Amino acid sequence: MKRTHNATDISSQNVGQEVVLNGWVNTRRDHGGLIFIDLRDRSGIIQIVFSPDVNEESFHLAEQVRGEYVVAAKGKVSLRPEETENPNLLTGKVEIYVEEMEVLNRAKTPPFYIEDNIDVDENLRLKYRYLDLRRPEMRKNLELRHRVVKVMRDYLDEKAFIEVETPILTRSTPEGARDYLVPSRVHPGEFFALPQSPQQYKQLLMVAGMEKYFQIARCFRDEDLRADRQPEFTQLDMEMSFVDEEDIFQLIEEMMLRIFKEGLEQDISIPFPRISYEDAMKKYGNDRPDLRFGLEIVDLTELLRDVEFKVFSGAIKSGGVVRAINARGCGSFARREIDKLGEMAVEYGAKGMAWIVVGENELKSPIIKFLTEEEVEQILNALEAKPGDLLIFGADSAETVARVLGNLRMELARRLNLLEKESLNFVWVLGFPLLEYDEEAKRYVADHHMFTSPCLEDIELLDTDPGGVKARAYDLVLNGVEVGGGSIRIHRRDWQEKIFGLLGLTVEEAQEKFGHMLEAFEYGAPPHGGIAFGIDRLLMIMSQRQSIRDLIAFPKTQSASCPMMETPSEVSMRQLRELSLKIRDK
RNA sequence: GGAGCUGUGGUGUAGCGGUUAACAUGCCGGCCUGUCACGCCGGAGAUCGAGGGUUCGAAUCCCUUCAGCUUCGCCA
Repeated sequence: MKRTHNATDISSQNVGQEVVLNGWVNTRRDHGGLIFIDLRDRSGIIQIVFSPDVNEESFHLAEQVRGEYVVAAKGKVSLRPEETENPNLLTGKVEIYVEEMEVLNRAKTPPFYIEDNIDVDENLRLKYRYLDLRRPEMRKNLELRHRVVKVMRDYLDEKAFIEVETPILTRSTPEGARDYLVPSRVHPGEFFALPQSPQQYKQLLMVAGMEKYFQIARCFRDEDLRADRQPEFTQLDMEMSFVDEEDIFQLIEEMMLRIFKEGLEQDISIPFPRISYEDAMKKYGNDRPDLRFGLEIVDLTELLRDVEFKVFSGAIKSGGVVRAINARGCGSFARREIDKLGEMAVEYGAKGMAWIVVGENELKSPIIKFLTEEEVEQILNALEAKPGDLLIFGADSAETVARVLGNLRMELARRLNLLEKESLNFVWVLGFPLLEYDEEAKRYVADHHMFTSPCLEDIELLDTDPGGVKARAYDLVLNGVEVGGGSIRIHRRDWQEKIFGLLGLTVEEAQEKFGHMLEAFEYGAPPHGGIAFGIDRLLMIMSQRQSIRDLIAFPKTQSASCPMMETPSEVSMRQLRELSLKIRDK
């Protein structure tokens, strides 16, 4: 019995028609003389009815059927009797009286309910992922993913982009994340690396004259996992020749508009606001600011430069800063809650956390006794403090204060319920530093990656103050999540060599590891730039999920394993021998 | 590598030094012709993640370990 309709294709339009449905038994309600089954297929649910008056044989078969049995059912579509319509079902006005049923396969009782909003150990869901994915919300996530990726392809196709696949077996490169390695059988002792991103290939495609490239690219990074980080994830990777930042912003904003319109039927407003890296760090303590709420960080360094209180003035004298957040309305926090915030501050690297509770007529604080009345007054003014507010201070290096207050700001937002899931707040972050000084390695490392072009006006600084050079890099941030990032690249050999030098690569090392890039730049490399989007993360926000695992059909657990396939796994001695590998004793 | 939370019938929880290990749901059997989380009656189902220790006695306290989740480091 082959299906003629999907469950939700059927409506009152089909009354009287004979149809065949294929699907799974969602639930069964046996009334003795009458049996109802909610039949589920990919489209949704419809009620089918078994009565001995209609067909004795299928009625008795329905008595045997259990949840998740796979069945085919043939019967006539009827309007439901009055008062028995179910407004919760798309097909709630109709039902099908089954004249013939076939059990296509039986099923064991599943280890968890096949329904939305279940509260089950995630390990179990992952072990039986094929059952987990039967749940409507998971199916919808994968459907959304399909739609969004299709919009991306359609949109970029319209814009004359060419989709090109690049190798999965590629070369290990220094810097960046830890590589996943694949041993070469043909070349004993040598390894491929799985790509962390198709960065070099896409630039070489620009040299090849593709002009506009994109790829739905799988990327691999062997680092510890998080709710929004998997060892393999998918990027929309793009690169264009003869463009500047504005071309890219415009292209992407229009694409996002389409993605949200066609993916969620939601209108977003473009262009997106922009913020400098510097402002983001100062006001939000973070290079991916969540602008869905205020609680901005206020700099008090100048104000407090000469105060007696050593925690403040001392931090400033040794080159640091003092900044504060006015947690509006948090003056009612119990001492314990404030102390908890202080503990968090310490976890994030602070030495402590000063605070002031602003009351109606008085201030409560362990620190005001170290400040003059006038200084306190100035602080309150700077923070626009009102009775009922809680003021939180950070005094340390600019970097530490930003990290501490940035994280406390997020924590306060969670406590005050300011993180509205439905609201969408895009922002471009611009003006990242090109290089960062790595204290441990005693050298500069690329903040974005080593092919990022410096801002032209900073070129001179490369020789005198490399740390002060800005990059032509940009991130797209959505609700505090970095969903995309890219840059205008270097396309000249001499500049690229200069950056390699600053990163501590010798001429020989640069030649050995990136000779192909340097050489390619000598054959008429066009100016180019691009961007890449974390598709999993974008979808996570679109579907209002807490983890990208819910948007990936078969994700890994936090320990980078798969309970269903039981990966990774050991391999045979023979395989190891072929690869010239030996497992070292632990 | 560090920190936190969790682990008890299939599932979700309760129990926190002496219980016949409780409840809900699911499962199995019976009854039921308008349910849609159907209802009613009955039943089965747990060596309390694993190992060790303390104790007359451990699901409960301690140590170790495993797994999951969150997070710091890490993630150009």
